[in-house]
Amino acid sequence: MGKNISAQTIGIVMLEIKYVRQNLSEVQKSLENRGETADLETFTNADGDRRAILLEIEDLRHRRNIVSDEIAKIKKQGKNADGLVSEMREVSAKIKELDNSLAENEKKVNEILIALPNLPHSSVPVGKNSSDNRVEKQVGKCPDFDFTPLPHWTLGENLKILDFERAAKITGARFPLYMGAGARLERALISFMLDIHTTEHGYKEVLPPFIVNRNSMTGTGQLPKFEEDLFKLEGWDYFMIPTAEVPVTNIHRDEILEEAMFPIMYTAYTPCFRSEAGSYGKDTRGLIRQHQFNKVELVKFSTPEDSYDELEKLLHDAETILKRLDLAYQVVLLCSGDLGFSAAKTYDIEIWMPAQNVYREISSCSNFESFQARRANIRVRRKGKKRTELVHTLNGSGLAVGRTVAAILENYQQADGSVVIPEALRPYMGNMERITP
RNA sequence: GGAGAGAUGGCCGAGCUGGCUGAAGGCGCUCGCCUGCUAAGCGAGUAUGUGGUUAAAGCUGCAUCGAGGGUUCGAAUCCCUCUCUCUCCGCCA
Repeated sequence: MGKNISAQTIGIVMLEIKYVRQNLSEVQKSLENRGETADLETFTNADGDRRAILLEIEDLRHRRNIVSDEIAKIKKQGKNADGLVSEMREVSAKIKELDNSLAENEKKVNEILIALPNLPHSSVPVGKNSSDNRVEKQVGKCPDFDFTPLPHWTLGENLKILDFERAAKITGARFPLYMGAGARLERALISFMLDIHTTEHGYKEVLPPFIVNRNSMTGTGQLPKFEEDLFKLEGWDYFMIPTAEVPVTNIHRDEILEEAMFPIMYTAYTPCFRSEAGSYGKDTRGLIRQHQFNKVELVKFSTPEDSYDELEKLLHDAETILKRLDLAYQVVLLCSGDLGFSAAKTYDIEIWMPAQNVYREISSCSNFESFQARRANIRVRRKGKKRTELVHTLNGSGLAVGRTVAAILENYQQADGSVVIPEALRPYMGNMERITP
């Protein structure tokens, strides 16, 4: 039957091909706002050729289908159909030939489409980089110290709860080793976050695989563009997850969901693995930028009309954790140039880190609209409607656990070098009130 | 790791000596009828993607029976490769 056509293969793209075709200049402009470029001219040409060829192929196939039936009938009557057979032999050869050039054009089209980032939502400010992000609000009070606050890595080492030296021996740079109360603190935070999201916010807890296949990575947009950011298993086409977003969003890959199920809300704790390619020399100390870190993730599947409401709720759910821990933070709306590849709109939550005197990202909450759903083929069937629709997917950290530990250490440190445990967390720490050397 | 079996529509399950089979049958579901209520019964409909046409319903082309490739005028059916599932043995947390 020759090549599998376009429908399926072309379907695996981020932006809808039809939309790109019909809104070239708008797509172009969105790309510029993101600081991206794409060869849309090549796209237009290849796409045009592709469609023309496809039309011809379908025509030929139509004819072959009909004639093949005739041949069957003729043969059934015991008559000779050699003429038609040899004619169809040629038709089939022609189809095969066209299939090849179709595949070529398809490949070109696909390569361009799959590398196109999502279009920013209209509420996203246009800007070049993180300096153009908009601070939406600041919450909580940054602590005043009557001494010079220490960075968390110094605190952690002094308290013997973080041991970067031995971690480097065991593995290498950028891996964490928590000891004693530090390990307990990490585990307490995971439980604390999961409990709040499941019992108060209505998320269903899932524990997914930490290693996924190529299709899953492509579905959420990590592949094919960002393979160098991932750890890949040697000898396997498997990857360590950089975030729970990947396995959890892919739970419903290639599924048609019922409208009544929405919104679907999952929360998952997983470790996350990132190669951090290109970040040499950045955040070399402490828990901020590790190859392995823990995160509690929030993932939502929404109907298109509700997804932006769901984004606000998601942001709220992530903020709740920081409020309970009584940590100061700000919410930042990312500008077009700082937006991630798959996202249409993103809020970052940034936590106050007193030792460095800066806010650091601790959560990133995004609406991907139909970008991931198109790649991962996740749809909804409306009540009474025949056609299916792509869902919208969202996710956000709720929260990055290692960075939360870092924030607690720095914000709750005392003059004597001890660290007070936030009250909300004490039940999870065996009622421990303070970590002392 | 060794030996075997399998992968079909929302589900179960035929077809697999190649040709009106996009796919029997059953279940489920939807709509209609009927019944005083419930249950049962009767009738019709019920995959996905993509293109054409239409105001729309609809009609219609092409593709899809795990994935990819091959043979053939024609493949769910034959051949090859891969993936996954199941059973038995081995090994192991």
